[in-house]
Amino acid sequence: MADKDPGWELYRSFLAVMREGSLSGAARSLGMTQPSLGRHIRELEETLGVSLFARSPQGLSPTELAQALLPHAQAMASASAALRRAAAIREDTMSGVVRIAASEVIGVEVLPPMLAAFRQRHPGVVLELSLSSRMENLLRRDADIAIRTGRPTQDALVARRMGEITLGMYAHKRYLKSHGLPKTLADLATHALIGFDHETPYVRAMRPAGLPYTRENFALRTDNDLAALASLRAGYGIGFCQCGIAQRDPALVRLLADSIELSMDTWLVMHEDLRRNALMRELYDHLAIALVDYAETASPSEAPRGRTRMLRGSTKR
Amino acid sequence: MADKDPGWELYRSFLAVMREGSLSGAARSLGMTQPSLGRHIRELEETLGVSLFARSPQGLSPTELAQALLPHAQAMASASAALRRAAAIREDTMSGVVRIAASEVIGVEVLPPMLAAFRQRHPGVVLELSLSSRMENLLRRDADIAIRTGRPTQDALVARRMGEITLGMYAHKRYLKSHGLPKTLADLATHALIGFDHETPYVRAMRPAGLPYTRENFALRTDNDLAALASLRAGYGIGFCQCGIAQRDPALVRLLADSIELSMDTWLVMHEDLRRNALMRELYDHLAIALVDYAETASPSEAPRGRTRMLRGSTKR
DNA sequence: TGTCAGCCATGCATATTTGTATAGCAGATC
DNA sequence: GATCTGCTATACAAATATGCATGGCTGACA
Repeated sequence: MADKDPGWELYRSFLAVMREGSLSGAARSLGMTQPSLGRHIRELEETLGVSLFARSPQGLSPTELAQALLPHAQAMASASAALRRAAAIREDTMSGVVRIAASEVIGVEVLPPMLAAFRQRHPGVVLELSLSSRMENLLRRDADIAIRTGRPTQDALVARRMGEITLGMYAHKRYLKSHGLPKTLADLATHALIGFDHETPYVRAMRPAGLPYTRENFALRTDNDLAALASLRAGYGIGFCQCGIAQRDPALVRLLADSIELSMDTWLVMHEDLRRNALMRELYDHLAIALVDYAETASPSEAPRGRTRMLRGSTKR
Repeated sequence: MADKDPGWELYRSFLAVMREGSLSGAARSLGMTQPSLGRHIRELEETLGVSLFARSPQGLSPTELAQALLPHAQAMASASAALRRAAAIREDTMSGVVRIAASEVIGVEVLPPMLAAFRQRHPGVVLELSLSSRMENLLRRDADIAIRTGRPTQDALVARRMGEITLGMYAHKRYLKSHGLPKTLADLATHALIGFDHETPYVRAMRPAGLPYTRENFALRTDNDLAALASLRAGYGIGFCQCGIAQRDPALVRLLADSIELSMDTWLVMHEDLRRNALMRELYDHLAIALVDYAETASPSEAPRGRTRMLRGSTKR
């Protein structure tokens, strides 16, 4: 019933306990001791007037309410981390830490050379890569700069369009040699397709209609895009791949280019209040140039004319 | 250079000093003492390795960097407040605190009866109204439920469309009696127009083109929508008003209804993770019903047919 | 110019928080 | 079933942060 603001430290302790699952673990993680953490949690429960954990000799198990409070505590942690990054940036020497969010494929296959070039120019900079299949929460400040697919509509964001990154169906020469070349869409059903495991909203938006490209037809199911790409390269079967990536490997063959093509509307995004920051701006511009270039490489300019596009993936909704 | 995480309490102290402008003021505001605050700030500066304030006998004046860090600290505060609200909600007794963000006009003219009805049904609930002309930051959790204009495109939000709230030009009978009735668009230029002071992006998007409705023509300039509305009611001159509000006052006369009409695409929004919350859901549904009803009232159904719409205000960009 | 009201900085006694050490409890292992 | 390992809870001493009192500074005002 006490209406006082709980010390913000308590939130950090709460977060650690949620993460580690026990007071002892949280204490280790924070460099504190278990009794301190225990007192923190108890104090937090008392000031909020709620029960957050069920104590047991196996650790603390969070209540339903604690689960509901978790995202808020995480938001605080994100903001705290963002503040520290912002404080660490030295514009005069162009050094500091910048956190970039992108998809795993982009982060692994596309970004590294761009980042290397930037780092070459600015040796004082430290980059953090936050790769995840689902969109990173730029609004929550989990990252400073993000590569998103789909036009961002949030205010307070500065966004620039990188162009359309196109996806096509590919297979390794080796696979095609032993399994033959699919000539029609219907042929695909008899091939070893590589595809998703769970049908996320993202997949649903991107998936071309009218194709035999459904979960039941897959010969390899995974939600890990990198594993899918690696399997494609290993000759496991047929799957989607960003054209810009596939083109770098002469052993990968584009299939049914006339009838199958997806494209992702790709944007580079950062917070408006980072715009005045010289280091940020430089990195932003650098990435913008490089990514636009990449998107153009991956565009269907070199492909045969008159192709029908099956679906323009616009990510969401 | 110390790479340790500053205690989160320090951020709170930082925020208070930024807000109050002095250690002493911050100490008063937090119920602490000035030396403590002083130590906090010093420790924060040391762990971050930066200078945040210039000390002076008149108080502390923030450095440029401190200004840059401010939004992050505010984000932490917002998240902290949201966490406390979430913790305060008791679903069994349907009590708790819910924070609603809306425009000033909606908050003053439209919401109160809706909120009163809800409160009647759930006496345990406490509502917070956060009214501002610019959009409240729902993403930063400054509010739990928001009424926004323009389709929200952020993921992790549950949004429902309330319809189009239409705006028309109105004047008080008294004004028209002494100044006459404008019959054409051009007539407006000779009248006492009530309009904005600064041309914000919002205004820019909403402003009908081809009208003599520009800053130079205004006889009363204000960015305060409520003051504009009050002046309209007081018979100062001609201005825009939500039709749903104007209709309640028989002394307000719609002008040039055939040729002037704006509409705001209005949405009710809340966070996805509040969806499971019974109290939240109930309030959300209650507001949805009431607002849809209001938007319909304010819609041009009762107006003459064949009117041309000048602009469909879509808020941003 | 003297006085007052605001502010920050510092020294010191006190309160609070932390860590250490220990006890107790549940489950896995031999 | 004895033992070992993980966990939490409690008592007490050490470390730390806090408040109080004070001094020094600047600007406003009579």
